[in-house]
Amino acid sequence: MARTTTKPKPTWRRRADARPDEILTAALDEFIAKGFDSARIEDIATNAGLSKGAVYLYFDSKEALLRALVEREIAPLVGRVTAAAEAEAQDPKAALTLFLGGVAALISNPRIFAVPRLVISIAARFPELRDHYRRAVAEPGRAAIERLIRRGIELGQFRQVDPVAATRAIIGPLLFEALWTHVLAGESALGDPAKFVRAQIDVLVNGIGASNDR
Amino acid sequence: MARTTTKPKPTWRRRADARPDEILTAALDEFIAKGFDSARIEDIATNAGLSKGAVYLYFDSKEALLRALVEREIAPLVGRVTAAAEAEAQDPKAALTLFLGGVAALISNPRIFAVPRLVISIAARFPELRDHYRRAVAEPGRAAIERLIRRGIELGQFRQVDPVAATRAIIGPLLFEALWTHVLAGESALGDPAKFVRAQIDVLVNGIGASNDR
Amino acid sequence: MARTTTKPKPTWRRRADARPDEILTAALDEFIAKGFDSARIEDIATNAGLSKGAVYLYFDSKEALLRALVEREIAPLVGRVTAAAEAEAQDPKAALTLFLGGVAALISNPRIFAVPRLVISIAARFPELRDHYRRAVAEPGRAAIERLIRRGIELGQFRQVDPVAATRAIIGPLLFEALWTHVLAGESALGDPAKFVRAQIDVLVNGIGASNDR
Amino acid sequence: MARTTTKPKPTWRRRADARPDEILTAALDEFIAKGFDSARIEDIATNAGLSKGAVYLYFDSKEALLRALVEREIAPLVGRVTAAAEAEAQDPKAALTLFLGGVAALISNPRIFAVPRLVISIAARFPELRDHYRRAVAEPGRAAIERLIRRGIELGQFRQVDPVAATRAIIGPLLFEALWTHVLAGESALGDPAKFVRAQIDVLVNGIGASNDR
DNA sequence: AATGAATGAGGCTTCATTCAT
DNA sequence: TATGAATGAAGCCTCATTCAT
Repeated sequence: MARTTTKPKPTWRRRADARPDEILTAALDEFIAKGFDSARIEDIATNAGLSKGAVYLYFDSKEALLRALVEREIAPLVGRVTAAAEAEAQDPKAALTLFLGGVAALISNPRIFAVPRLVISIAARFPELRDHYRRAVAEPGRAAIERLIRRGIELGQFRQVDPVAATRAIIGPLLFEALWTHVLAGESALGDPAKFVRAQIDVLVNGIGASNDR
Repeated sequence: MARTTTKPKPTWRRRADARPDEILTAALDEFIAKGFDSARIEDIATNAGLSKGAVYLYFDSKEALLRALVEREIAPLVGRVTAAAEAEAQDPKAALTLFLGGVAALISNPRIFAVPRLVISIAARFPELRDHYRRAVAEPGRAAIERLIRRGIELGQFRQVDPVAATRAIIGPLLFEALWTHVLAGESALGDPAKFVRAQIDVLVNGIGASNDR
Repeated sequence: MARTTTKPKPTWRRRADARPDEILTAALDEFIAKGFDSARIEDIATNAGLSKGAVYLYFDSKEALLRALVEREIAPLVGRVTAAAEAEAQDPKAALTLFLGGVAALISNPRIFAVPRLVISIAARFPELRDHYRRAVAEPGRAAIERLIRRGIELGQFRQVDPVAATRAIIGPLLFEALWTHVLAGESALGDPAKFVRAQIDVLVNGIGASNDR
Repeated sequence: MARTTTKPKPTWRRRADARPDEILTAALDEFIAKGFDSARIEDIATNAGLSKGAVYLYFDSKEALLRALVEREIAPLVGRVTAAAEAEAQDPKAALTLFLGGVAALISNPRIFAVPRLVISIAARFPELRDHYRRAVAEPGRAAIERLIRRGIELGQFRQVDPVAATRAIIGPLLFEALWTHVLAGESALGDPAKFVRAQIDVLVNGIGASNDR
């Protein structure tokens, strides 16, 4: 894909290699504003500064635009965030904080959460895209957290909890927050991400039960 | 669910009052199978046993069908589940178990989770419907849980946690499970709902931290 | 054209059953005027007195229109003409005259020859349609002539000629005339069909060789 | 066919003058494979070894390509074949055999018959091209045959037949054979051209009638 | 209460052609 | 001479919605 063939000359060439990204940016804008179905290729093209037909020089179809969006906008993030969490291998609790903070930051960005949101919207109609998203984004993310939990248990930082349930308890609240804010247009609690992370970590690590309940 | 089919009465009656429910059932089927946009009114009508035009005798538009679906299929559930949880007012922990179990049961039913899923899909395009869903379903549900948490704190069953974070910690995992299963077509962990609830409650109440971390 | 299926009531019903034929007529008009590719569904619809979309209530696609045209306009003619020729079973020479006259009459009608012409035009792109035409129209026609020749030989009316070559000698001139006139817009020799048939039969039956050549 | 590729000269030459022929060859290939409308200029260019835009350095439009094809591929053949027939001026019957054989050979070549076939396909849309073909190819060919017939009559080799009908009787079978084979994808009788010519000449010269019918 | 024929806006996609480099 | 990015007209087809019967 990386059309960085700008070996020849600086700006001489009709900056064709910048096009795909410009189009994707415009596509994301439209998808966010209108949803996948109501977004019009022509509007995307106009916002990207070209004509309808030009979009098809870079992407085969509307669906291909969405696929590319997943590929180039989200997939890289998975690696970045899980790598960060994994780096703190000897201190799972710290890694957890790192992870929650990282994802919270991403999720609070409407342009980023928009892609998962789109995937949810069209999952039924584009099973292939849905499966790709699950394999390339969701499953690796989930697995990274689960590993983190298991390591924490081994190291004695965490109790002998069910790793699957614990993983859900970590990711779920982030999902809830994102859907509440970006989908339902509800008031976000993410105004102060640091506070969000602290409060969620407290609940997560210490539980909500009164101490004598233990 | 509650199909008020007028079976009791003789067959000569036109069962006119059963029509709307039959149409909604058919609509939900189509929406589940194809998504809101790809579902065709004509198919819905056929599956409901009437003609395209007749649908418009009962519902003003495609959007109205979805609105009615929220209204008649989901909204009642909110009351039912929160009421159940509220009944156990003196034992918030038990209420929590009740709530999680109830919602887990609902959510494992694809026909029921389909509606929230649809709302997610079209939220951007139908802000009014989205707002209605938030006000009639999401917000009441969330508020009920938050109340439950606050009461638990007052009663000394729960720690002095952030009620908002705790609420997210309760609902989030359910959301995660539902999306994972019904949207991403991933493997569900809900095979045994009782086990799911137990594990999740354990994590939630006791936290994942090792006891000496407290 | 005149679908007289008006059994139910006079003009009461939105004459839906007359539609297909009206559309086909309009389609043929457009196809003749513009060719298959340049003909626009919308123009066909307008000429048939309905809207673009209505055409699709009766025909699945543009190709389907052409298919139906072959089916309803041409296929029946094959039977009619070959049957006429076959009726004169005891006098192959008379049958030949009958056949040539019948086909000459059909071919001189631009609306009728238009369909074979269309088939020629799109044969490469719609092999299925082409094959259907060959099997349903061309081959039966050719076979009928060949039978006629063989019978003539048996009856002693015709020489021991190659039936295949003779068949080509009968159909070829008709084809030539039709293409010349309707495709190349050349001057027709068909001004007087009777004369055309007489002259062609003379050449065909007696050959062009001087008698002493025999 | 006759690709005048400038192989002899060193490779450093741009062989600019060979380009048009290369393009036409590629164009014919595509036209044969896809038909005029479905053939894409870009594919033609690629097959000719240059870029889309370069085609327009040599030809003004897609239609011009077809025009040039008629001009350079077919028109010359007319002269060649009719000249051959004319050379045998003193023996019209021999000339006829020569002509039929020559045309049969040409026609059995799909790359050659493809052009008339294309003309048939687009005649309605490009009247100018159609007229040019008629004047430059069809009419001269037809006239040559008619002259041949008249001369044969004068020389006493042929009967006093209608020259127009006789001409149709000569060309028609060739047309039939070509259409049957190349357009309808039917089984060809041209496996053995010599036999084809012989049989057709027999029918043509001697007629199909039994001798006592004369 | 019901039908289903009809409408017509709307969108995706294709591709001949142009033109800056 | 040559490129290939870009244009934009054009057409097929879908489908929610209407309405005469």
